[in-house]
Order: sequence, then C-alpha cells, then structure tokens
Amino acid sequence: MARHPVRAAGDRTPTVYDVADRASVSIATVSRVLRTPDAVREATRERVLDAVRDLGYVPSGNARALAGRKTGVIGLCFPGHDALEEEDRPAPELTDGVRVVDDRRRGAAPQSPNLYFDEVLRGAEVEAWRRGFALMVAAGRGPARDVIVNDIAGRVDGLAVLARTVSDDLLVHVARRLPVVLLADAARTGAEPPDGLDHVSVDNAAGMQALVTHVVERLGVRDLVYVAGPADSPDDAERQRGLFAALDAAGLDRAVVEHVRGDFRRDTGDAAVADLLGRRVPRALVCANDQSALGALDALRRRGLRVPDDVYVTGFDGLDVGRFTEPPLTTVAQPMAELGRAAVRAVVDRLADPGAPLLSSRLPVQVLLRESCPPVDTSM
Amino acid sequence: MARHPVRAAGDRTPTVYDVADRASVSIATVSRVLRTPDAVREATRERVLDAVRDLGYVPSGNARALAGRKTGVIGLCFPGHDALEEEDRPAPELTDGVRVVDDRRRGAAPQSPNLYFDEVLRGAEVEAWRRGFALMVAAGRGPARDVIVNDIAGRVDGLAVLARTVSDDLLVHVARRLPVVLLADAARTGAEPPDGLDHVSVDNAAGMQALVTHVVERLGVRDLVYVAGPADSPDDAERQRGLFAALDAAGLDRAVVEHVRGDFRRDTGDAAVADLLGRRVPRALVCANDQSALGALDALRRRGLRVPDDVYVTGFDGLDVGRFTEPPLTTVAQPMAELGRAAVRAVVDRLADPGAPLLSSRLPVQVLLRESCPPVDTSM
DNA sequence: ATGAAAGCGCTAACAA
DNA sequence: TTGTTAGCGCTTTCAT
Repeated sequence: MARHPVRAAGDRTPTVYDVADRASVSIATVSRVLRTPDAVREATRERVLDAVRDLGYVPSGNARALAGRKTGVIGLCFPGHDALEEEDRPAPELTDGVRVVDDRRRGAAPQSPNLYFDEVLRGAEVEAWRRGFALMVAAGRGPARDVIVNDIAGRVDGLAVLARTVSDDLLVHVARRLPVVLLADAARTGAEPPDGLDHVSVDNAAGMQALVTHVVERLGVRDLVYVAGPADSPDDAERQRGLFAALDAAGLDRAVVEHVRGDFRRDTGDAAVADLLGRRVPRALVCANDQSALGALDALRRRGLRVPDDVYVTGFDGLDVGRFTEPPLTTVAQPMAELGRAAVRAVVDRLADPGAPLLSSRLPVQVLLRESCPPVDTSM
Repeated sequence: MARHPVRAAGDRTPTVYDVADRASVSIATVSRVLRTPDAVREATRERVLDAVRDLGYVPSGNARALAGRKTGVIGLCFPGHDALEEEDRPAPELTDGVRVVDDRRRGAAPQSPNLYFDEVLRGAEVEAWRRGFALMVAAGRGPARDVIVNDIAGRVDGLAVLARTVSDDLLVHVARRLPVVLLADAARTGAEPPDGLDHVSVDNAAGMQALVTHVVERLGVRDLVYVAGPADSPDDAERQRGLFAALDAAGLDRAVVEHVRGDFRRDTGDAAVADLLGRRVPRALVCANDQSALGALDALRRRGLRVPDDVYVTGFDGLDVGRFTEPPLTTVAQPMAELGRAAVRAVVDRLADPGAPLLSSRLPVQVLLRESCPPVDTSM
C-alpha cells in the first residue's frame, strides 16, 4: 500500500504544451482533441489522448475560461448557516470509541439547522447540472461576506443571491459585470429593492392569507394568536400582510389578533408560547414559520394541551419534519427546491438574452392541511 | 422602476486596463491596490478605488487564478440527488393561485430527499469559508459525471469526492494534478480503494456493533431481523460487519438473523417490512438506515403493532426527523456535517504540506437510544 | 512608490 | 487536417 500521495511533491502539473510535445502535435491540435474531437484525424486523436492519459493531464479551467470568455459556472450566495457558525467546536475526536447515549425526549427540542437553504441549494444544483453549468456556493458570514461575493462574482458567468445576503450596493456593483438574480426578496420595509435585477420569490402573503382564511372562515376560529418572526424579516412582514388580508376579508378586527414576537427558531417558538399560555389559551396559534410551530407543539404538549382539540397550530415553510410530528403539522409549503431551480434558470436565461425584459416571478405556494389544523373541525 | 437589466447589452466588462486608464496609473498599481493596499500611496489608492467604483470593476477570478497559480476554490463532488433527478417535472406554474390540499396521513410516507449529502455539503461549506476558500459543487448524475468532475478538477486547488461518485480511474488521474480526498469510502467488496489518496470516513461497523450489542445483550433480544440496504452498498456492507461482530461476541448464531433486502429508501423499508410482517414478527427490526426505519415504523403502525412494546426498531444515520417520529427513533448518528468539514480540512492540509503522510481518518459515531428501542426494557 | 514587461495555460482566428 | 499566433486579464519580478 502506498505511503505517500499520488502526486510526487515535485511534479509540475502538465499543460497543453507537454501533451503536444509528447504527441508530436501543436497545442492547437491538443485543444481540438478536447473541444472538437471530430475535427481531428482519428490516429492523431488517439496519440493525443494517450499523451493525456500518460501525463495525467487535466486542462486548466481558468485558462480555458479566460481564453473562452466564459466560465460555465454559476454562483449562489446565501446567508450563513446559523447553527454551525455560532458554535466553534473543538476538533473532532478521532478515537474509535462509540458513545451510547440516552437520547429520549427531555425538554424542548434543540434548534435544528436551517433546512431552507439546503433545499434551495439542492434545487439550484440540479438545474445547474441540467443546463451544463457547475455551481459555486458561498454562504456568507461576517464582514468577509462582501469580499467573498465580489470574489465569486469574478469567477462565474452569473449569480443568484438570496435576499439580505449582501449589501445592495455590492449587488448593483457586480450586476454591472454579470447577470444577478435576487431570490426571495420579499417586500421590504422602507427601502426599495435594488432595481434592474431579475427577481424570483415565493408568494408568502397569498399563502398565509389562504391559510388564515381557512382557519377563520372554515373552522370558524375567532380567537387566534400570531407567533411572529423577527421584526426585520421581510418574509415575516409579507406573511403578516397575508394574515391581515384574511382577517379584513372575513370582517374581523385586526386587533383580535395578539402578536407574540419570535425569531423563527424552535426554542423561541417554544419560549414565547410557553409564556403566552401562562396567560391565556387561544383557539389557534398561527406561527410565522415551521420552526416556531414545532416549538409551540412542544410547549403545548408539556402543558397537557391537546392539538388540535384544544388548540389549532399552523406553521409556514413545509419542512419535511412537519409530516412526522404528533400531530402532523398544518403548514404552507414553499417550493424551496423550485426556488433554487428557478433562480438558476433565470440566470441562464439572462445569459442567453441579455436584452430580455426584467423577470419578476413569484412561485406559488401550497397550503397543506394536516392534523394540527385539519380541513374540518373534528373536535366534537 | 427600471425596465431593463442594469448592464446595458453592449457594455464591455471593464478590466485592469480600464481602471488604470481612468486613474492614470499603470495596471501594476491597480493590482497592488487590490492585493496589497499598503504598498500604495494613499492618494493613489483613492484614485484607483474611485475608478473601480465608477467603472463597476470586478476583477476576473480566472485571470487572477491563472496568473497566481491558485484558485482559492475547493471542489466537492457527490452522487446526484436521487429524488429530484428522476422526476422531470413540468415548468413551474407562475400563477398566483394557492392550492389548499388535505394532506393528512394516508399510506406510506413518500421518499424525502436524501438529507445526508445536504449536511455534508453544509459542513464542507462552513469549513471552506473558515479557511478562506470558496466551494464548488457538482452532484454528478448520468454519464456526464466524469466529464464534469474532470472539468471541476481543472478549476480548483483541491477536491473532495464522495465515494462511488466517479470511477477510480478518473480519481487517480485527477489526483496527479491536485489533492483529492475520498469521503466515506467504506470497505469495498472486492476491489481495493484507489491508493495514494487521503481518506475520511465514518465508523459504520463500530456503530452498528455497539447498537446491536445493546439490543442483544442489554435488551436480551434473540429474535431480530436486519433490513439491509442495496447489495452493492459499501456502507451497508460495513454495517453488516458490525452486526455480525456483535452477534459473534454475544455468542449468537448469525443464522438467527433474517435479512430483508431493502434499498435505503423509505418506501422500500415499508414494503419489505410489510411483506415480512405478513409471515412473522420479530422482537427487533434493525434497519440499515433511517429511511428504511421510518418506512418500517409506518408499516408497523398500519398493522397495529406497537413500538417498542411489540417490536423494537432501530435506524442508522441520525436524521433529524428521527427525533420527531412516534416513537422517536433509536439510531446511530453519523457526524455528517463533520464529515464535510473534515474533508475540506484534509484538502487544505494536503495543500499546505504535499509531502505529509497519507491521512486515513475515521470519524466516531454515536448511538442514540430513543423510545423506539430504549436504554432498558420498559415493556413490562 | 510606481511602471514595464514577461508570463500563467488555453482558445480561436487565420494560414498553410 | 494541422500549425502559427494573438490575445484573454491578471500577478509579479525587476527596474526606475
């Protein structure tokens, strides 16, 4: 068994010139063999391919991109993965020991990593592959964010950026060089979104409106509490708009709805709700996202309240876990993977036709009625 | 509001030369301002920066990488996302309609996308960011796989590849050009893993052994069924090794264990188990992964069998959903994100010291005992 | 502190 | 069918 890396430390990585030499052809022919094989006589091609094999030649993507004026890469930037960025854990243990731990339920469930971005990323990856592009990702954290985005912008053909990842200024700056599409940029409070960019987002407001309409009109609930997200979240703002729209349409006073300010995380959903429940128990708890709803479910269970019999609970996002909770969680499913795909599609389209009119698409959402807030009132 | 993209269709993207012209300096100075700002007089620097701003200049990463002989990018290759690759769904609807659907539990749960890779990717991304690298991903599908990997290999400084993504030949080929680390390459059946590469994997065998030891020794189970994975899965092979090791150590005949061949997917776990249960009901169902275990849970519930009272069920992977099932799923948690981080770390280390001895590390796993197969027998 | 000039490894005319 | 030759946009000595 080898005791050292495949590549000897002193090896210079071979270039077209090396291959050309070894195959006794010009570098142009080497290039042709790789890019347009049919334009080369069979025998020559074989010789070149052999040389490639013998030398372990891998063409430099950078040189190729430079000469060809395109990279074949699309960049995807989104905010950092919160769960992992905070804890600065120790180096992993490399022991062979297997710990066996009692992990039965105790207290509130810890925050799980944000699955939202994972799915967007997955969708983007799939679409990029289909279109023959590679994908470069940067989940920005901290001040280095702008630097890295700028950096990435210089190595791709187009960029998809999730809202609020980087400053608008930077966005506009790089958009002068390459196509940029903005993802999930919900209605902003105050500032206008950067102009001149393609947008792809999800219809938060309509989804929440449909859900709440179901709750108040179909289930006849008059007493509900909204467990909000962070005050500065555009997503939350949009969802609240939908909430109010539904109330208005049903002729309900907005004041009937109490707001509990959460932060989209599971433990807060839990804490905020636990606090609220000490005072009063509404008929329905409409949560701004699934994580909070999961927290609420936990809090309710610990207080011995039954869902949906005593309280209806709804979430928003459509996380997979929602199908496995007890009871399964009613929610509004966002087409997250679809969002990623649509983003890549938008970039590629813009690349193909730089002059096309600006795109601003909203992907439809879906209300999934499950046991935590069922299609009809089954509590009687 | 703008009705056209920021970048006018005819704009040539500005280069160092344009910036240099506008700032009345040489291109060398422009480069210095960007790379080593302190080596430039303040006034000059300002002028250059202004020009950068005015022109919307973003340096070409490719040119930079070419001249600098390094890209600052690490590549990550893994097998395609199965869930999405199969269905070739229609273009998304762009209507504003919100569908409201009854999504209450009916029958087996559909397959959810493979969360395994998502987490590895997340870990890799975090570590890459920390080390100042960008990450380029390719989830290969189909025959184009090798092509794209080769392609990516040409545009990164190092590569992390999940086992079985591409042919060994290709792996060895590209490893001659840059550092390659192989991920989760479990013991193979037959062929030797490519030599001369760094390896990072997870201790499948030890994990399964610890889990089964618990089942047979602590819980005293003698009648168990193993719901296996695909016959060609090295992961499954390792887990089976662990299973047998535990049986041997407990003095149990391997023949007491019936194998049900599954394929790691939720619906098969369900189908295979449903079939089995028609014939006999063992005391414990040891599943090769969590997805199958989830399917098993479903099948058991539909037959009115109680977990853990009638049957113990265990999984393997440590997916987050396992904490929310009824009952919560006992499993072996793989440090998936850690795997991604370790991979990037290995690549970066190899880059730093090409001559270092080969790395072959196994990350420890953790047995999580939850209600589906608890620490002690509580059924009496 | 700044400039001139030589590449980095490849593609794409244009010639032959 | 194959070779010659300009760049692609940047970094980096080496001078000045």
